[in-house]
Formats: sequence, structure tokens, C-alpha cells
Amino acid sequence: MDTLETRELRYFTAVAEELHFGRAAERLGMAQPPLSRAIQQLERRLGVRLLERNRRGVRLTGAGQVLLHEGRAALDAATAAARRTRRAGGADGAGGPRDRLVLAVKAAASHELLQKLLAAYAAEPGAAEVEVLPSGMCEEEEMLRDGRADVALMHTPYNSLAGFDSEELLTEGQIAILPAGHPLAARTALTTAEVGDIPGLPPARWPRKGTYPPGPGPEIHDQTQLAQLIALGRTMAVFPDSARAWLWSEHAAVPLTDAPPVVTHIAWPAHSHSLALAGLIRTATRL
Amino acid sequence: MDTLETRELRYFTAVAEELHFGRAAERLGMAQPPLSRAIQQLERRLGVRLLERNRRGVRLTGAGQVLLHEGRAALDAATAAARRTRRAGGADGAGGPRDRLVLAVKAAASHELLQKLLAAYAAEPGAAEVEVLPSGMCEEEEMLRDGRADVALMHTPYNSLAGFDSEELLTEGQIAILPAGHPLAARTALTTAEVGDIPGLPPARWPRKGTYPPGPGPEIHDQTQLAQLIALGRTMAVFPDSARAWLWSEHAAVPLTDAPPVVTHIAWPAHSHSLALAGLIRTATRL
DNA sequence: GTCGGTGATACCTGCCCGGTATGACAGGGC
DNA sequence: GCCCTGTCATACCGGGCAGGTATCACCGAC
Repeated sequence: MDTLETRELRYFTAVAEELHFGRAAERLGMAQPPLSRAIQQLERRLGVRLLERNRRGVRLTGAGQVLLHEGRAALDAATAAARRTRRAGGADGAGGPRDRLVLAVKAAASHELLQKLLAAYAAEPGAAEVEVLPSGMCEEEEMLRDGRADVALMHTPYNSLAGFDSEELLTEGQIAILPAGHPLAARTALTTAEVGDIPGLPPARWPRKGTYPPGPGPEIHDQTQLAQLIALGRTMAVFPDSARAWLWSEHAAVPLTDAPPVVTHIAWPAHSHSLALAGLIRTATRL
Repeated sequence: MDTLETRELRYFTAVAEELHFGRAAERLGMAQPPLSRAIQQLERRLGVRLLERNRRGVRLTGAGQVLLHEGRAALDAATAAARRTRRAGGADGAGGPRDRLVLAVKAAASHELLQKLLAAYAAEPGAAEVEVLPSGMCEEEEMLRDGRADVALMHTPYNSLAGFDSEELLTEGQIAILPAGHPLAARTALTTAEVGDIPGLPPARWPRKGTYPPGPGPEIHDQTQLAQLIALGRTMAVFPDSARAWLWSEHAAVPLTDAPPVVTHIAWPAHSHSLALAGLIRTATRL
């Protein structure tokens, strides 16, 4: 009566994202008519109009926008439940509920911190096995929400900590990474305004949620590619100070005086309370 | 394949909570055999043993404990999606997604603050309609999670803010509320140790999640009942300072010197971003 | 031993989910 | 004006699966 079926949420989010019954049905691997009917039934069940069917395509109503957001959260929670339960499969009730942890971390970030953390935690008595899951540029939050990860290293202001518990680990400044030969590479300091629009050296762009922000710079897929393009003098990028660890000799790092500091946090879903996770967090805050 | 159906979650949580297939089936309004089969299918689908069936009852495995927690969260999210969508029913996409807010607040707490907040917000241009939902002693968190409320007034350390966004509104000390005639009522200050075990005046107990903590004091259902029992000299209670607003003449309030301060927050689900909610929060922080 | 209470199995039925075929309707091109 | 295209809705049908009833297998209590 008052709880939605996962199937209904899957169907609705597909239609709401595609704004097109045919494409949504294809994405769901089914035919269009039953999908139309399912959405109608959902609207009748909720007593609310979710979609505005105009002659050309579909538009979300206010209620539809709400359901899209809330439904995504609910679907994430449901898949998280499945993933975390599967992962807990081996462990029987003896100790804590879970004895294996998946830690999501940006491939290019916090390498030293991560090494120290893993080493220190592994030395703890009764430490769980930690699987390090390299994540894309900013998908740690999604990974925690949908259960692909149990805990993550996040970096404000790039990541948002909303909805998670977290502990602060490290604060660092930011640097501009430039080709070593570039005139600005000789400077001892720069401002964000100065590096934001260097003629002939557009800042690199990387995807957020699958789409690239607009701009002239090249589209980056991974950190090696970025390093190469900077070395070739084709682009530049702004990173936390710890990125110096992976710079090449063809790179130059110049501190940005007015960039906001980057704070590394360890973050986890607010409702989780496994012993293994608590141990990892304790270790992290003691570093 | 990797996302659980709400039906499966409903069934499993029922069994996991009852630890008894028959009672769980009755609670679900169905017969026991299909429930048994559904759980078996769920276990097969996840490839994980969830329940340890002994002769004489059922026990949760580690994976089962994980699924109980994660599943409750997922079910809450699903019912929240339904509730909030229904509530957004009237409003069409024009302005913000929602133009009606449900505010959960303990019946006995923060009365002045609440009045000021409602008055100030109602004076705002374009203010949404705010429905005040009186909540039980500590169920604000659950109400936010399952969508009965959109925003809540919470009081640390009684409430936990884990998983929500929040803003601090007010900090206050705590007082012991005693019968006016009691010897200790004449004191100008007390400690938690002193009031914790007054002979003949056991502290009142109220339910957390439906069950009462153990102890000698009377079980309280609402605030009026508590006031009455204190006035009759049968019990005492500890409350934030603002509780003075509803004291009777038969009551005495004595400050507790070493009790942790109570901080009132306005809190909301981290992922929500309606215009109406943002306005209410802005108003609250400006009080 | 028998009996009571547990969860599992066997079998059947009806619903509902999904597929195919088709309709209604609005634009766009010529 | 016409038809053609693309869209979502409707009509109808078949099969899978959820759920009910009856029963079994097992164990503990007395």
C-alpha cells in the first residue's frame, strides 16, 4: 500500500531519465506497452501525476522530480543491501557482521596517505582484509551509496560529505601542474585567476557523472593520460599538493596561493556499524 | 540480478525480526509455506546463507545481520519515496519540487523556538505551508528516513545526526524536574549522580523504538502524564532548560551542573534540495 | 511412546507481468 | 491537402510465479 516495489522504481527512473518510453523500454530490455502500463498503474497507485505526456516527448511533473530523486536513493539502498550482504557471505555471526572492507579511493590521490593507512591497519590485531577499489574522478559518493564500497577517502571541496559520517585526515594546499618548459612554470606562486585562462594551455576536463563540463581543454579519462598531455604541453591541471608524488620530470608544480585547501576525509555510510570499519577508522584518525 | 525486490526485503526483515516463520507470515498477512520458499529463493539468489534454522527457532547469520540493517534502510527509502511523492502531488513543476513541508518535533521540546521559527518563516515571501508533526520521544530520525517528515528539530545528545544534514540552532543546559515539595527541590544546583538514584523517586522511563529501558521508574507515554506523575511525587525527569515553559506550580526545576548541554539542530535528509526546505533552514539559522 | 510445534515439501490455482498487434494523435515535408 | 513518421495508449493473450492448502520430517517435552 505505501511502499513502492523496486520494479516500479526501476521502470520510473528509466522513463524519467530518458524522457521517452521507447528508449526507456529498450534500456530495460522490454517492450514499450507494458512499460507504459506499469507507469500508469504507478500513477494510479500513488494518486499522483508523474509525467506530462505532450505530443512530442515527455516531461516530469513536480511529483515526478521528487520521485526521481527519492527513487534513485531507494534503488541505491536496495542494491547496496544486496552487495553488502553478498560480501558478508562467508562471515558467520561469530565476530562482527563483516570481516572484509572495500575502500574506494581516487586512483590519483592520497597515495602516501593510503599506503600508511593500509600498513598501519594491517598491523592491527584482528584487522579485516581491505580491498582497494580505484574510483573515477568523483564517484566515491555513489559507490558508498550503492554498496560497491564500504568506506572511502574523499576530498572536499571536490566530494560532498552530505549523508555520510566522516573524520578529517589531512589538509593540503593545491598546486598547478604545468609543462616544465612553460613560462609560468618558473614562478614560485600563482593564483587561480592566472591559471584559469592561460593562452594556449586550457585546463583539462574530466567527467562528472559521465559527462564532461564544457570548455576548450582536452577530455581526460585517466591520470596517466593527463600526465602525458601535460608533459606534451597541451594542457594543465590543478591538484592537491600530494599529487607531486606522481609528477614526471617534464612537469612543474607551482603552488596556488588563493585556491581553497583540499581536506582529505575518511567517510562511510552513516548507518553502518561493523567492527572492522570501526577499526579502520580508528587507525586512520591516529595516523 | 543485483538489486533486491522490496517484497523480498519486507519478507526477510519480518522473519529476521520475529525469528519465527509462522509469526512473521502472520504479520505479513500470508501463509507460512510461501514465506519459507521466498526466503529460500532469496538465499539462493544472493548465494548466501541468511538464517540458521535450528529445531526450535531461527538465528541470524552474519550476512543476515547485514541484510537486516541494509534492508531496513532500503525499505525506509522506498516508503519515503512513496510518501514524499504523494505529498508533492499537487505542486506542478513550476516552482520548486515541493511546496509543503512536514516538520517533526518532540511534543514537549523547543516550544518557544518552534513558535518563533514558524512565525518567522510564515512571514517570508513564498513560504511553503508547514505541517508540524508531533513525534514520539526519539523517533525524529526514523520519520526523516521513512518520509513521514521532511525536516526535524533534533536534540543532541538524545538524537543522532548521523546521515542527515543539519544546522545548529540553540544550546541549553539541563534541569532536573522534581516534585516541588521534595527536599532536593530547594537546592540551587544538582549533579547527575545525585539525581540518578534518589531514594523513593526513580527517574521516569520512556520508550526508545517501542521498548522501555529497564529500571524502577514508571513507564511514560506522553508529556502530560509525566508532568502529572512528577506533581504527584512519584517520579522525576531530566530535561533541557526550555522545559521550564511547561512546568506546573507543583514542579521544581533545579539546574544540573555536570549534565552535557543539549543542542537543538534543524536536520533534514542529506540528499534533499527543495526550495521550500532551503527557505525554512535559512530562516532557522537567522533566528 | 505420543503429542505439540517447528520449518520444509508437494501440488494446484489464479493473477499479473510481459509480449504482439494495433490504434489515436500530432507534426513535418512535399 | 496528402501521407508518413514518431509517439504513447489500448486490446488481447499466454506463461511464470506468487500464494494457498495439505502434508511431511524432525525434534523436544512429558
